[in-house]
Formats: sequence, C-alpha cells, structure tokens
Amino acid sequence: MKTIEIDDELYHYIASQTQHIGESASSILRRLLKCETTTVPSMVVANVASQTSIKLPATSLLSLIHHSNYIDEKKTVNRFLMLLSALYQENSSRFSLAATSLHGSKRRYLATDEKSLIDTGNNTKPKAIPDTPYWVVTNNNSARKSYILKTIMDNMELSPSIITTVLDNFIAKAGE
Amino acid sequence: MKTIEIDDELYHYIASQTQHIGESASSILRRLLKCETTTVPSMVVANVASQTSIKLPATSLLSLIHHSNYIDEKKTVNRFLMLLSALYQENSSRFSLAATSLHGSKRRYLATDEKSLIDTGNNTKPKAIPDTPYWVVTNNNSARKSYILKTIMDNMELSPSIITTVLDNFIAKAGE
DNA sequence: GATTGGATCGCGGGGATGCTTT
DNA sequence: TCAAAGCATCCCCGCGATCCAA
Repeated sequence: MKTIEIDDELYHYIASQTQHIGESASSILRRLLKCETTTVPSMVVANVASQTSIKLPATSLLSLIHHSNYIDEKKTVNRFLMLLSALYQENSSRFSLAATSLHGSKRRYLATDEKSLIDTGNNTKPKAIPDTPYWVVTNNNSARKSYILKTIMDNMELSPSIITTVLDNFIAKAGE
Repeated sequence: MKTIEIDDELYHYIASQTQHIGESASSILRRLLKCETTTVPSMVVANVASQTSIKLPATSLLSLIHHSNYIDEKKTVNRFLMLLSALYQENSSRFSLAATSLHGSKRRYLATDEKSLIDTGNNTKPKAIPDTPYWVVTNNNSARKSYILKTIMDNMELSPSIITTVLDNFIAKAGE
C-alpha cells in the first residue's frame, strides 16, 4: 500500500464514484481508469452532470454507440453487455426495477447472482454485466438480446427516439 | 488536500503516467480520468513527444501493458497485434528495418501486403497490424509470437530491461 | 539426437436454427 | 390444427497447443 495526496475536489469526485459500501480507493480508481474501455458512460455522465448540473438523459448510451470500443466490437454478446452496463450507469435504480420484472417463460433474464440464472434453465450461459452487480442470460439469439434491451429501455422510460436509435444500431451490427 | 491509500501496482502505474517532472498526483489523475479517448498508445506517444520534445523510449509500450485494453484482452493474437502496433508507433523506421529482416525457413513473418504472407506458407492466417501498413503471420503458437516480438525489439534496440518486461508479461498472460 | 519451424487439428465460445411449449 | 414465442441444441469458426517435418 502507498499513500498519495490529492486535492479536495478530486477526492470528492472519486468518493462519489463508490459502487459498493466500503469500496477501496484502489478499486474505484481502477474502474475509473478503465474509462478508455467500456466504462466511458459513467465518466461522461459524471463530467457532464458536474459541469452543467442539468440531467442529460441517455448521454452515456449515445456516447457509447459512437465509441470505437463499441463500434469495433464484432461480437453481439459484448455489445449487448456494454449497452446493459451503460443503461445501469444511466440510472441504476430504474435499471434494477426494469431488471427484476423481466423474464421468459422459464428463464430469468437478469439477476444479481449467477446461480438463479443457471437454475432457471439449461445452458443459459450467464455473464456478468461489467461494473454492475448484475448478470444476464446469454445463450439466445440476437433477436432475443434485442428484445431484452428494448424491454429494459422501455421500462426505464427512455425517450422512444433514443430507444429506436440504439436498437436499430444494435440489430444492424448483429446481422452481418 | 486529502490523502488516499492505493495498492502498489496502481501507484506505479499512476507514477508512470507523469508528464512533467514533479507533476502532482492530482494533476496526473485529472488527466487520466479525462482520457475517454481510446487510442492511448499512439496518442500517448504523440502527446509526450510534442510536450516534452525529449525522446522517452518505449513510453507507448509500457503504458500499453498497463492499459486495461491490453490487460483485459485474453486472446494472445490480439495482445500480439497491440504490441506490434505500439512498436510501430514507437519508431516506424526502425520497426520497418526490423520487420524486413525477419522470417522463418519458409514463411515471411511481416510484410506490407497480405499476399506475400499467404504465398510463403499454408494457412498462415495473416492479420493486419492496426494503424500500421504491416501484416503479420498469425498461425503459430505463443512461443513463436513471443520470438517475433523479441526479435523485433532486439533489432529496434530497445533497452534490454524493457524487452524483458514486455516479454515476461506477454508470456505470462499467454500461458493461462 | 536435438532443435527449430510449419500447419494440422482439437477445443471452446457464440448465436442461428430448429424444436418445444404455450 | 396452426401460430407465436421461447428455449437450448448444435454447427461454425477462430485460436493456438501439439505434433510432425525439416
């Protein structure tokens, strides 16, 4: 362990990015420094929010689909996970609400633990949604992934135009 | 001013991102936390070069292997391509020199066109090195990929300690 | 016999397709 | 019986260790 000194403003910013009670500074920083990767969203939102103090809905989503990490990703699952992660960053409580009410006839689609996804189906192939307490079912086709995204976005009450943009983009990339 | 505790590895990573002698932790962190950009390797080199006008050898290489895009990448080929790309950014003329003199008994390993790699072997699976005019042969084991990296780095006359660091890291990740 | 290099083929992940259920 | 929705088997393809050739 090492100690570093940082100014108050920066300190508060970092502290505000805590995702788990008692999370260490190292853990928070590692996540934030990953921002060049997938997690742009949370940063972007945080920055925009602190600068404008106006809520700009779906900022992280829209920036994600224009971000090279997303654009260059050719596996549908990975884009799926990125979008879910961004949705969670967008509004974690609405996301949670949307998540719990979503399921198929047998399968649960989202949960905060791997096991309940494994237990409600065969070969569901659950994957953790990055920077999120959630897991998603993954063994399904692109149409269903799209459906899961749509349902969550609808429940989160994002604007219809944004939902359309995101889905059209997702489907277009999936079918090639 | 506030004090935070972080683990050693993270500390060294942050320290390695210093751009001005005596730069404060806050300053470094603010810069890193804004880096929503992506293309760190080439970016880093360009920035460092223009700001300091001192040649800092292998900066892009070392930052690459601490970068989440590299760390999180589990496919050896992709890390291989990233490293080659960083090496080219480092010094394209030395890279070119090193590239042309490198081959196996039948196969050419690097070329500026796909065809000559296909033609000098069966199933060579050439891949383009990102942000580079070069292609590499890919259908080989990790030991050979490592050998290719080593040979190029040696020919580019990077410092032995850097070469060791990069290779140890590459091999460690490959063997898991 | 040992070493170096080539490239076949085994393994694992992704997700479309086809079967099952409602 | 037909249609629609949902599940999960199974095919395909990329990676790269292993084995074969030089």
